[in-house]
Amino acid sequence: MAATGSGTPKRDTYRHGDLRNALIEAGFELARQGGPEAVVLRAATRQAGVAPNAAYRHFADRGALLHAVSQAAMAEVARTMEAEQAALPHVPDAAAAARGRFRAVGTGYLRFAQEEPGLFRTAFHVPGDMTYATDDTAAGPGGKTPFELLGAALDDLVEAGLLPEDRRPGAEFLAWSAVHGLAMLLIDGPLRGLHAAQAHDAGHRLIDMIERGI
Amino acid sequence: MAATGSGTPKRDTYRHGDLRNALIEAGFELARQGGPEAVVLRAATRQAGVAPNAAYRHFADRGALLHAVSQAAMAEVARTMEAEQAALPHVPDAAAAARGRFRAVGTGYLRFAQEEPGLFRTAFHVPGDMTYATDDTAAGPGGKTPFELLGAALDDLVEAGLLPEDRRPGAEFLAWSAVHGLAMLLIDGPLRGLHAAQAHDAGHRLIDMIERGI
DNA sequence: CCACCCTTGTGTACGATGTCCACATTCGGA
DNA sequence: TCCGAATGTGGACATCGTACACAAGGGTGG
Repeated sequence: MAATGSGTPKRDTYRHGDLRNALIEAGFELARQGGPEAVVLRAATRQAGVAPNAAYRHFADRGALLHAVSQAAMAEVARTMEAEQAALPHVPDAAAAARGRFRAVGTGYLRFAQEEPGLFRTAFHVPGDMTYATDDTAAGPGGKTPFELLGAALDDLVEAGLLPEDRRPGAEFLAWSAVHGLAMLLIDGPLRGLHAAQAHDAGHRLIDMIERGI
Repeated sequence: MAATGSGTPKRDTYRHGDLRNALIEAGFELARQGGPEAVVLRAATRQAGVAPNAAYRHFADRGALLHAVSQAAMAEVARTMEAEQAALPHVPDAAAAARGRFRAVGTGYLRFAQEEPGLFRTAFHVPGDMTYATDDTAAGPGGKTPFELLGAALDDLVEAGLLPEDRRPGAEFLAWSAVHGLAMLLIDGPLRGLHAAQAHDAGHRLIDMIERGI
């Protein structure tokens, strides 16, 4: 008999070799199209060509697997933010540069939400999982998590004199709140179905609000 | 044999009489402690003292029941907002009054999120359900949904001269984004566990940002 | 007043999921 | 080489959503 229908055909060795990561990867793909609810333990093991229970050798339960996938998704968000910052045109003015990096954090976040709603929801919709927003496992290539990227951008803003120092403490919560809320509106809410350009405009306007009000 | 353990004892009539509403109410309680995932069809029918399949005479599927519960939860949010506005001390200045009503929309929303996280998440976490944010079924005693309450408050702000007219269109999305985002932080995120007073402060600061930036 | 029929609730059943337990296989070190 | 700790397997169970066939009962036309 050949392969067992879906997914990767059965491996030849009894041991898998890297099951933990294989499960996370499989869960990641499930999350991409379907969000957190779609991260089904049995489906992931199926994809890895392994019995359902094998997962319990690497994760305490479904929640633990979902958590790992969530962290991977957050890392992907960080990657997108960094890319957005890296794509910024070089400007000589330090203040303008700091401002650009700050805005890029927001636009990267929003772009990811619209391009990968499933992963986005997995990264941030999981109840209680945002507590781990500073875990290394959620960091991007630069070693920073989305939250830390935002914090760094705000620090730059202060250093550039664009944000009064006494307004800095807790500012990440204000900024994050606004951007995250808009992301939800774009994914599940009344703003769903906006074209990329329109969404970009909405993001622009929202970040304007933040800059003015923070 | 006596009652069947959990929930309301068996009814005496074959017909239930008002099963639809009984199911919504049962689902509402499930949602209160456990959020949307806790709205389990079989649990609701159990509570109503009815066979699982009876639910299908009133709802197409679990999703339809959840939707109804979600709308009920939104109505509860509207009720809280209205109460917050009603509790406002009377001020003679029309502009100050408009400003107070606007802020009350936000604080009511945030208070509800913290006091009833399960219902809050049910009202707004359900993917795609926020499209129905203007359905009558989600309205409070005053006949307005949370979204509509926000819109009215913004209109008042314009009328009072506190918000430039050209900034009005789409402003509800900006304001809602910020407040909703903070609510998520308070429920599931790093700000979870804040005391009511601290949360109130955070809300105060966030609404300041909105007022300045909108 | 009564027989019929449409609505509402029941019973049984199926596939899927998360998870528990006992057992099998394999790898790495003593 | 042998043995124990890791790692996978198999089978079982409770729970869930839901489909299908049937039963009960209330409203309505005759």
